[in-house]
Amino acid sequence: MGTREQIVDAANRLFYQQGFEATSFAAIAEAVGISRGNFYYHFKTKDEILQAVIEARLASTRQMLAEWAGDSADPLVRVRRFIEIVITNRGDIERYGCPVGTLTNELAKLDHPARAHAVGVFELFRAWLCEQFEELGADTQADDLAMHVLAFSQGVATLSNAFHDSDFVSREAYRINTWLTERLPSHTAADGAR
Amino acid sequence: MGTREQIVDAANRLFYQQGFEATSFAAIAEAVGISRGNFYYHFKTKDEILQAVIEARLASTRQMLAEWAGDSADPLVRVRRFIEIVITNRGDIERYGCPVGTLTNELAKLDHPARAHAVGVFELFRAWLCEQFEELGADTQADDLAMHVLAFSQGVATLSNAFHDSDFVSREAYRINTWLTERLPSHTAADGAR
DNA sequence: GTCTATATCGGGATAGAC
DNA sequence: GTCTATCCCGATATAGAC
Repeated sequence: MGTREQIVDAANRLFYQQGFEATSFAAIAEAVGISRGNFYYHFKTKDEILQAVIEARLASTRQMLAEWAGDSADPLVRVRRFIEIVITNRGDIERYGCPVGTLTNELAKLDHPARAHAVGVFELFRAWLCEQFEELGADTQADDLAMHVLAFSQGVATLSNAFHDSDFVSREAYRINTWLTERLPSHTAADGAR
Repeated sequence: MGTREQIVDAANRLFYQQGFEATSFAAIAEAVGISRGNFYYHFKTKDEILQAVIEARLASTRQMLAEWAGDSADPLVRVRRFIEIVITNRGDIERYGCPVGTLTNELAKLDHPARAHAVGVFELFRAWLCEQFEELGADTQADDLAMHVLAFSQGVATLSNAFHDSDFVSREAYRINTWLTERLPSHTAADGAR
């Protein structure tokens, strides 16, 4: 892996764990194992590296969503796959929150020009979920349902981060899986919440 | 209003709008109209003023919840009063997010000792909502329902902040009000979602 | 209680040698 | 491409006059 990629990788992680503003160039350089001076050969400003981090997140999200689409032919299973994230990543979420929601909010408070770019990750999830609901036959309200599932993930992430309560996460995941089943009665009970 | 109170008031607002770390002493001093030097007569460190801000938020939250409790004898109406916040404060939420969720997450990322103190505001809402659900007869799962309503508020706040979509907020508020009615069928349809 | 002046530190950013 | 050395600025924090 080239130095530039290592920098983006370390910055990605540190921006998530410490926040964008709280992460210094020195911390990133140290994490990669290069000098601060070398840093500036790859990135001129802090905004440049933020942009690179956001692009990396957009790319990895696109890839993940494409993989999920390939994992199952059933859109309902795919939506459940999304819901699963809050369980799979509960450790990181308890410590740092959702990487998407926390970054977009920080950039909103900073009135940072890259805010809209960061919201793009949300837009990928939203559009992907919307497609799943459209395939499930919820044509007019597909986007509404997509936003509801997204809201679930953000509510769970914020409270899980505040209260450090894994059981709460499980209960909410179970609840929305049930909601999903009731909402789409065209599917059999075998697809129900687990 | 004394100088100290003015400082806490300005810091409270700026911490919300810009974030804790991004807010400098100079900005607070300027907002109040005093010099930076005078500032240190009232607060020795930034952590001291953070503590004062959190205490102010705890106090104002307690007062607000007490007022809500006095507004109606029906616990269901009181819960709906909580849900209304996301509508009433939608302008600020779109710009800055939820003051409670965004601060607790920022302090989590900073690994700041005051994090637990800030979570106290969430605990006030949680306990208050829990009481309402207990009065509604949901004894064993009252806290679960309280957390679900809290999660609603955080999910809506984060996405409203990202997408700047007021209609989404209204739809989600309507949705959880409906959920509330269906969840507690002991009440008449006249209490239903509006 | 409030001010000006100043110390000290860490951050982003640059210059230039290797 | 990577390094050391350095500049500049803004931030926290202190000292001391009024």
